[in-house]
Amino acid sequence: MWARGYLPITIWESLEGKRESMIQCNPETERFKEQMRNSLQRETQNARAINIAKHDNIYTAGQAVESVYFIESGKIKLVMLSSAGKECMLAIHAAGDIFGELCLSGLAGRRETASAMEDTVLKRLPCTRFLERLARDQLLEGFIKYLAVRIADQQEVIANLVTVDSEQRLGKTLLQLARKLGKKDPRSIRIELRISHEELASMVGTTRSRISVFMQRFRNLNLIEISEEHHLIIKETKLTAYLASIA
Amino acid sequence: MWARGYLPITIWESLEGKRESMIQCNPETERFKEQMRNSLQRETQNARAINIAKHDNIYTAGQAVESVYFIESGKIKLVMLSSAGKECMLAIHAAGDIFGELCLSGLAGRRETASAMEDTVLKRLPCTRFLERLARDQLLEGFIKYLAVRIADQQEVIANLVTVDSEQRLGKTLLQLARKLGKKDPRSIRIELRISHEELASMVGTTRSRISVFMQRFRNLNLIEISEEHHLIIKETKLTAYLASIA
DNA sequence: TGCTGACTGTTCAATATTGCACAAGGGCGA
DNA sequence: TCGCCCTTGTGCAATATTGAACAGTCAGCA
Repeated sequence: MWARGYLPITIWESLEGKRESMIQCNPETERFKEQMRNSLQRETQNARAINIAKHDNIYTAGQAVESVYFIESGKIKLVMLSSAGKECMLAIHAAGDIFGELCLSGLAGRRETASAMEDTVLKRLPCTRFLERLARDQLLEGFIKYLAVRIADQQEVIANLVTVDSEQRLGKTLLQLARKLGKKDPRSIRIELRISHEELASMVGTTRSRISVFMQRFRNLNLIEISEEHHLIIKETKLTAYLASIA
Repeated sequence: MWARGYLPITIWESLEGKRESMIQCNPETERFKEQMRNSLQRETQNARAINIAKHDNIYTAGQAVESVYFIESGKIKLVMLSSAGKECMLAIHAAGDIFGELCLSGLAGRRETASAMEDTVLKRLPCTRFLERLARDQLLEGFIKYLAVRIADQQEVIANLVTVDSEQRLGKTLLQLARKLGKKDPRSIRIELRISHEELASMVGTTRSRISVFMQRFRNLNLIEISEEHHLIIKETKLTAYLASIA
């Protein structure tokens, strides 16, 4: 497909960083994501990069839908608001991910708000061009597989919200985040991005005070740790074992 | 694409029934689903139909994954089990729907169990053949759109589980079910399929006793009704207005 | 036709969760 | 550097949810 040399070196750096940081994932999906990254980089290499400052929004719920975004560097969170104003954090995306792909659904407007958790560099791509590019590069089937994995993951999240208690859900959420965002650490997996208890609460579906108590408990049980740099260390095997034991 | 006369009359009847029963839906998605139905019927017209008796399983969690199923008639529910044995009902599928499509994800085994809520007739299609057929009929992009809608819907379910209380969730679930399964009724929308409170509880994420109380409340407020044939009548506008009022 | 098992409506005590409150602590910008 | 604001840890009373019980209904089946 595309030789490595074709891509701007800055991009390759971030992708290398991304690959190194992947702890555990469906290898087939990872392969597709890499192909997709290459394909999109080809498509957007002449496009202007978009710089988003920490805390700024990329789009908000209700806005008209037109584009898919590709993250060159930074972290983006997707948040949905209930009519009463309560927040639900759906996902955190990092360098090499795409988001906003639900514009492909043909639905009228964005349902969620995307905002930057740190300074972020994006490329934007109208969704028709996105699809054309995938089609040209023979990636439609790979993209279908990618979406199917997304649906399976969401199904699991739904089942967890319905069937298990909040301590268990917090544990599983931490494991997910570790696998998605974490880097290898001598102590297990390290998450450098700071995620507040409030944000965790809005992913797990409970209150901040409750998250605070559980995190404290996990820390006492030595399932997680806060490094001096304030990075969150998740001890994957221990935490997994603990969750199984209280199930 | 395919002229109407090509398809076996029995299938056309069920599809007509299906179309008549669609109360509200994304028209584009419906168009794609119809194209997909035609395409799959062509692919499976020589395949043996599979008869499933009420309450029997089509597949169970953990089984190896190979096929997509297409429903010719009947109703199928997808249920996920927690490690503690608690159930979560993910979806109910009816004539003209496909399910089991997560085998496209390439993941190892089924995550959920599919079982028949009434006697059901299915066609089975290995997932590679399914994809080949979609590709041949130029439906890959349509299928991507279909999956994107699914993801958007699941996102909404997740956000509801996280941000709103169980009465509200029950109301929204009833509306969803009505739109998916309901038929027009002078009183609004009629659901003929009997869904137990236990099943509703496992969709909404609460207990049976609670569902019972809320259903009673909805009935007293005249937002729903049970016909003499024991069909559930959902008064869409009234229920929607009520949910907005307690939000 | 009558039995039987599954479903519904309802109650209630035990338990879990929420939504405050307040006191530190730490990071970031002026 | 200082101060402010966001974040965290913790406690607690008010509230919501669970889970089990039990009686009454209903549908399907022998």
